[in-house]
Amino acid sequence: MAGTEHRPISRGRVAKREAILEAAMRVFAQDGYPAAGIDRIATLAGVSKPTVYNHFDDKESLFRTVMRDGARRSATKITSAFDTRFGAADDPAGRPDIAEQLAEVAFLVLDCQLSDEGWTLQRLLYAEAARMPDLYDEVVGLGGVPVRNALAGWLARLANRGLLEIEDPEVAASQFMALIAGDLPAMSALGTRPISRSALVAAVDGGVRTFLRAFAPRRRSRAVQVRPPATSAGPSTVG
Amino acid sequence: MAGTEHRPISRGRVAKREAILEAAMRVFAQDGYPAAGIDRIATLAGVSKPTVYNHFDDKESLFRTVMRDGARRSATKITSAFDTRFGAADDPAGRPDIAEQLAEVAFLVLDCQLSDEGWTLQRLLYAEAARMPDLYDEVVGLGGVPVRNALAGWLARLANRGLLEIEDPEVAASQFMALIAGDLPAMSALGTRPISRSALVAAVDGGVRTFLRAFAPRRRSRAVQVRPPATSAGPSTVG
DNA sequence: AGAAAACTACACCAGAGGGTTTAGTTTTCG
DNA sequence: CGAAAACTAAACCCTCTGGTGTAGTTTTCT
Repeated sequence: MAGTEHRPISRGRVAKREAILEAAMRVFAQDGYPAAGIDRIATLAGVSKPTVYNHFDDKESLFRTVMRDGARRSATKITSAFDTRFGAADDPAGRPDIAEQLAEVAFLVLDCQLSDEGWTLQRLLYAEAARMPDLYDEVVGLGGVPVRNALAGWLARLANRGLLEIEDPEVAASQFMALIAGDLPAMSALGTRPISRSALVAAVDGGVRTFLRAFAPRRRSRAVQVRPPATSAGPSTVG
Repeated sequence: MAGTEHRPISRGRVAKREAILEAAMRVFAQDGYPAAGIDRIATLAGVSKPTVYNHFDDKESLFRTVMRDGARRSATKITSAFDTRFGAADDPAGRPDIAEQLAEVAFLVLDCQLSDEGWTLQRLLYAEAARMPDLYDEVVGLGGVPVRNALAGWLARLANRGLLEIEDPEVAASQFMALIAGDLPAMSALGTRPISRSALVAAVDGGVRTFLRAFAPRRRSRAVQVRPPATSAGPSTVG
């Protein structure tokens, strides 16, 4: 019925496929899955409608591919950035301040999660989760799980160095993400309106502060000051 | 253009209106706003299609009413339960254990937020937020804000009694809700599959524990043990 | 009782959207 | 070059759906 590649030989025209996928992402983002029209997708992609059906079995297959690709792209984007900055070779003890590192990680995660594509994926996933439960599982497995695992591993290393007091790194990772996200979804109206950089900084600051109050070693807790890393360019929803 | 009551005199037939709204909620929940059909809503409500249009201007007006009513109902349900249990007349210092109180509040909030109606509202809101930003604001103002305010007020009272160390009750309330919700949305696939009661208890337990580690007074922190209150009947997604 | 309002069943319209077909053109590759 | 594959434009089919009109029936209020 539906293999990932239903055309046995797909030579040459990869560019069209990419164009279709990108246009589909945009139209789905704007109109939602049910209201999105193949005609509009085809037009936006600069392609005729039958060509769309030449690349994808049907509308749902196209949608699933868009979601899968997006989740994969988001996850690799964030995990790779995470690895180059806080990879296993990195020694957390050599860093100046834990709060600063946590804040940097927070901005790393949020810059991806709060990007246009991240929001779009979340909204579409929410909208269709009830009708496509398997797609939900797939996207979470591709997008959410790897990120949390990377974060949990890093937190565990911090804990091993005695820089944090963490019992269950998985739980701590979830809670860290929950804390730094906080009210941002509500404030940005699920990504449909821009959020000020200062609000973002405040959210991260508050989340990191609370996280440290909970997980810092019990001795003296020094004051926490957070500032956004200059390296991370803000996504378009974060002006 | 569109008043809340476009029929100047609406006598008598309130039952039909209720039936339509309830049927609409169900059909919207199942099919999503764009794919839902007025015909199906009318049939499910035991009403003819023109009657639907006699009560509501158009499909979007019906949808907005459904969302507004749902948000209001959810909010009053939770705030009233909260007030009767932890109202301003209540003296938090007279209670046995703060962890237990926090857990009780957590179950109160989650039982509402994770109910079928709560999930439905969230999914529909997510799905249409991009197309109806004003509806988003309205629903958040009706549903989310009052709950957070009630929670923040209660936390502030706890802090005044010296039972918690909280700088900003609003932030603490947000973080509390974020912590106790945690992975539950992902685990229940946004409410589309049941969640075990033990998982719910574990989530609340972890959230409350971390919250207390962050906000309990700095002196000795006694061990935290959480158990669900027997009074709160689990919603259907929480078996 | 009687009038007004609400409701019902049913037919109807117009538009849109998924998906296919046809016939002809361009690209690719051996 | 020449054939296979991919692409295009356009028309087409079919179903669904939002929304309306008509004509007759029930409810409700005075």
